[in-house]
Amino acid sequence: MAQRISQSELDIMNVLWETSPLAASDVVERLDNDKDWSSHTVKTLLSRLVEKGALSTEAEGRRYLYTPLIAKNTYASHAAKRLSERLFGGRAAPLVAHLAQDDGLSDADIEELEALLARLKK
Amino acid sequence: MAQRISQSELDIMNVLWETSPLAASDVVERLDNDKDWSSHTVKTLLSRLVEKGALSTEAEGRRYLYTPLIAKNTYASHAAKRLSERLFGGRAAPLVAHLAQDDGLSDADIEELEALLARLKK
DNA sequence: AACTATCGATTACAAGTGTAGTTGATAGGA
DNA sequence: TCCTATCAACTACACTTGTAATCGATAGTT
Repeated sequence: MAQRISQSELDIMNVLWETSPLAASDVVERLDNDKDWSSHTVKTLLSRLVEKGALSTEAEGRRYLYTPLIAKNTYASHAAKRLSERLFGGRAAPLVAHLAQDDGLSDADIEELEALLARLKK
Repeated sequence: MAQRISQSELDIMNVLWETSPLAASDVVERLDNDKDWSSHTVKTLLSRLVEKGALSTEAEGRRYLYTPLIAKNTYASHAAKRLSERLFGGRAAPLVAHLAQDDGLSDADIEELEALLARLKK
């Protein structure tokens, strides 16, 4: 499934999961709000992600357009599973409990989850 | 809250979260099943955790006994929150959904979570 | 008293990560 | 046609992480 994606790299992936394909400069722009990276930094991260097989490139003129090769859902599932494995031997329930308690689920969230659980029970 | 705890360091923390205080050699023993680390490695990790403020030491003769300074629950909450922030802007529901779907909750888990959700709804 | 096993402390070193700068090519504007 | 802005490629460098080895002190054994 390709190698590990680091914290900073994940910020890049998030931009591309939202919109893609994008050129490096577009990614820089969309990050600008919160992150204060130089364009060099962003390009380095993009290259590393390509090396890792997390992004594909497509030439457009003399620049590249980047597209995620792994879906956000896939990544999220792996990450969630890894965390639950490392902390609770793979059992999801305790982690869910933590999330539910600490992150203040909205009523809508709660109902959505209840529906999900009902479906799983079958 | 002290600095980041790395993957390998977390393995050490898990041992001490289960039983503590323990001397370095005890930790090595309890890890032996799965991990194949030299005692040097374990000691390095213990030292780093002490530096990071994640463990406290108490001298017993000429060795140290190690005790976690952060509770597993605290760590789990932070880690879960960080993950949901990085992936879903802090919303817990999507991550819970991933966990619930992929990790195959048992019927008992599901009922426990339903009870938790019912409590949260109030 | 001498020897050995063990402890913590110190040092090692390659790979990964965060954060860039420099270089050489080139497209587009003056 | 020449200059400048911009692109990808390459290089940099300190810090963290994984995985140890060595060193000096000492408790326990002979």
